[in-house]
Amino acid sequence: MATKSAPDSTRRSERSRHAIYDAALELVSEVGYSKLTIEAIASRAGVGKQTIYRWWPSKGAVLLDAFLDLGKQASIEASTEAGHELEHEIPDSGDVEADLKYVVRATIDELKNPKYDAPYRALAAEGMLNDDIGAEYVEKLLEPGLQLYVKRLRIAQEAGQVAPEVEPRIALELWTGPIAQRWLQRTGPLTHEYGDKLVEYALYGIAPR
Amino acid sequence: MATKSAPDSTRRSERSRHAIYDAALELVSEVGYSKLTIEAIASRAGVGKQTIYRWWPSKGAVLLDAFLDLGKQASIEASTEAGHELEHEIPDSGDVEADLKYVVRATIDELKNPKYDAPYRALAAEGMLNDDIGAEYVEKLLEPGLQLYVKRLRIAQEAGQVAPEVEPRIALELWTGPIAQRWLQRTGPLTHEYGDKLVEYALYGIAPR
Amino acid sequence: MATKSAPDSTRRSERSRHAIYDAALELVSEVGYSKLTIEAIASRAGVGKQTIYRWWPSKGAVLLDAFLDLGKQASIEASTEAGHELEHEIPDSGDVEADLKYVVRATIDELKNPKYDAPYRALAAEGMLNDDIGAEYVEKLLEPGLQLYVKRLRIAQEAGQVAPEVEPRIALELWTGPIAQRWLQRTGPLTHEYGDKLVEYALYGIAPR
Amino acid sequence: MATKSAPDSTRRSERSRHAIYDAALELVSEVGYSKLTIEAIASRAGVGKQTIYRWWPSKGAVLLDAFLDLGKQASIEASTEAGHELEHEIPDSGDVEADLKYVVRATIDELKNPKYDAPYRALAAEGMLNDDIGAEYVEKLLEPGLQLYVKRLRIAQEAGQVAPEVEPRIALELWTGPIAQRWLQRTGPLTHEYGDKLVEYALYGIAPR
DNA sequence: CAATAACCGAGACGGTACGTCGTGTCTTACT
DNA sequence: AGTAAGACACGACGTACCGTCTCGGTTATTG
Repeated sequence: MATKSAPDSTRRSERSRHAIYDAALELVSEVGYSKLTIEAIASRAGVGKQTIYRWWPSKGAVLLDAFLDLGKQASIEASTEAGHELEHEIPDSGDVEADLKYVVRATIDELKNPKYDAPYRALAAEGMLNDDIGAEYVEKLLEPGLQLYVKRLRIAQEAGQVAPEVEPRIALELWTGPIAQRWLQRTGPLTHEYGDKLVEYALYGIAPR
Repeated sequence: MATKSAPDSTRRSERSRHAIYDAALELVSEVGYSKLTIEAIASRAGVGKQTIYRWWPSKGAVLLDAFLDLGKQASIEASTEAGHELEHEIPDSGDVEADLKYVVRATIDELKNPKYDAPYRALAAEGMLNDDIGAEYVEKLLEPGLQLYVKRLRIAQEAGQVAPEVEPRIALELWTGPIAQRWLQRTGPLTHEYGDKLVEYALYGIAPR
Repeated sequence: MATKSAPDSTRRSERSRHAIYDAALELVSEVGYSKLTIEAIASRAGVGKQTIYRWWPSKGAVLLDAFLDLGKQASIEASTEAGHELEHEIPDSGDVEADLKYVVRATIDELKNPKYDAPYRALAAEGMLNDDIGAEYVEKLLEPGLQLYVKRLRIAQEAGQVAPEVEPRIALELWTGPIAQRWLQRTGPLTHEYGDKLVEYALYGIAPR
Repeated sequence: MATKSAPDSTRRSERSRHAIYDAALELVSEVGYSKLTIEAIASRAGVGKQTIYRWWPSKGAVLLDAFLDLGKQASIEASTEAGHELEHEIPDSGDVEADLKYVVRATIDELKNPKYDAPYRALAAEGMLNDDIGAEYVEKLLEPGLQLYVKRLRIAQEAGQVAPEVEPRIALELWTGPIAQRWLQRTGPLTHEYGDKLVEYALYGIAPR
């Protein structure tokens, strides 16, 4: 006995869906996440409130989907245009240090892109208080990026550039953790030099060799 | 031209202040930060709403002060009771690795203490979206703890256990960043073993020696 | 440029409207007009505050409509039940004095009816301080009743029972004014005998004949 | 056992008292009675709130005293300056009609004086809802004026200009009632001509002679 | 090829909380 | 002891959104 029949997604309006994504992303940048409201999204998107409530349980879920869609959009553009490897593969030049520094610098640039900053930060914050959002945030947004490091570190281990007993999934946090903290909590400047140093310290340790 | 004259803090009711702190901390644990309301705090504290609005601009600011007060309370108890003054000094046994692991384990335990978890996590999340809260959060809560590591690392450098060219304020993030990320974003289990590994990787690097 | 588009009155809830009227009339009798609050009306009516603010600008306006509705209700009952339609016609027995006395006595009785007294008095008082309420009060409640006297006095003039040069709209105030004052300002007892005397004085003057 | 000892009026500050009167009268004209607040009076008068609460139970009581004081002031000026009879005596020229018309016209002028209108109207309205204010309003403000008519009508009765069986206290309401109603409820224009007609109708009746 | 069901825009509804204002009481420091 | 000042507990204000609920008006199958 289905008390609340699920909506029929085949009849869903793609037009409305994208208008909602656009409105959500615009508004979160304009007014901030805490002043973002479902009513404002609906109004800006020219959509009834019910159309939002029918498909998403909360403003966080809307924003998460909007941001995921944004990423999909970007990666379509990237793959048709040019060097599509970013986000899909970490380069393998044979020099781990150089490759890691390259990706870390690219990540830092992206985090500072004002187009992504507001919604991404909002999702990170929301994810800390709301387990549902948090789990999806980690699974869909964070972990895929981290797994690229795992892959690259495994290659480095095979090449003898990283010690075999090291656990890649932990090792990568030596730089992703600090970057995330500086970005989210603003505990210090987030620069390329900072990224480089993290990679160096992580690779060679802070104890004298 | 002062349009809104500041209240006279000499006539402030300490009774009300502490009732507000208690109520805020209780409620954030009970219902969560996003369902925490000024009205509920006022009601639980047996206080008028205006008394809250007179002294704080937002629920985040109340909670921050409440948590700060909680810390002050705890450190008074600690210093009068025993002499181990955690939070005030990192032990110096001569063995950096052991000392760091000790403090990291203690930090992990504290983060998992349900008494601190809810408010602390809420403040971290709020601080990401609200610059005022964020700045005070970092300055009053985060940075003092991090500076203890700076101090200890400087001693280690003098003792030749940490390379002289390493910048302590960055080095400490090799473990505090990952811990913060695992705690806040739940990207993985936060255990003593994990902490130990971070310290080891950070000290000796992940590249083979 | 309509900044605040008017609500769509076709979708208005009649259920809520009448619950609000009932609550307002009950409460004004129970606690008095100055302690009457929109919140209490909403709560008693089982209605959101916004539903009141959507349709009325103030508690006075609510009460005015409630009272107007009460009158409409009463006159529907009256016209379906008996045929004496008080409020719609002053009897014409051929004897002005008797007819006026009859209506004046009925008016006095009605003013003392506890069901009407509290709201009616409140509206009169509010109307004195608030021009919007005052104008509608006079137009919808007061003037229609007074016009019945105008009509009856014109008939009396044609019958030669009232001097032709007399202005009926002023003449009627000779008794309605005093009654209103005794009722509202409690300057003296409001009895049938008092009403009779007013009619007599007004008709024949206080100078000796 | 006196739980709330009455304040010692011998030590009362006359300075404050008059500042409060002035503030109350100014404010009621500026913002209207319903937006008149004790706090605003205290602030404008440069007085502590407690000083008002110590001596008066409500804003209505303050305004009533303020208005009574205003009248006392005016009558002192009048008596020292010029024809001090207004308010203290109705002229007796031997011609009742002329004398009544004179006083009625003066009353109408006074009611339209913007200095008196706002507070007087406010007191009338408040008096309808609040019995304490109402009783004092009638006793101190209204009735003394009406008694002057009683006095003058008695003289007229002795002179044979008013029928002996007429009750003066009721007769005077034939014109004071209508004037009060037109003034308070704005049911029509309040002019000298209107006042004259009321007096004529009252004296000679509206029935043909 | 109607009819009939789902989504859709719109927005009224019962609620909750907001942040502000005023109440009447109380306390403090001054005169 | 009265006073200016103003913090306090309290209650109501009028507003903003919440999430649910109709209400017509398009689609888009399906009997």
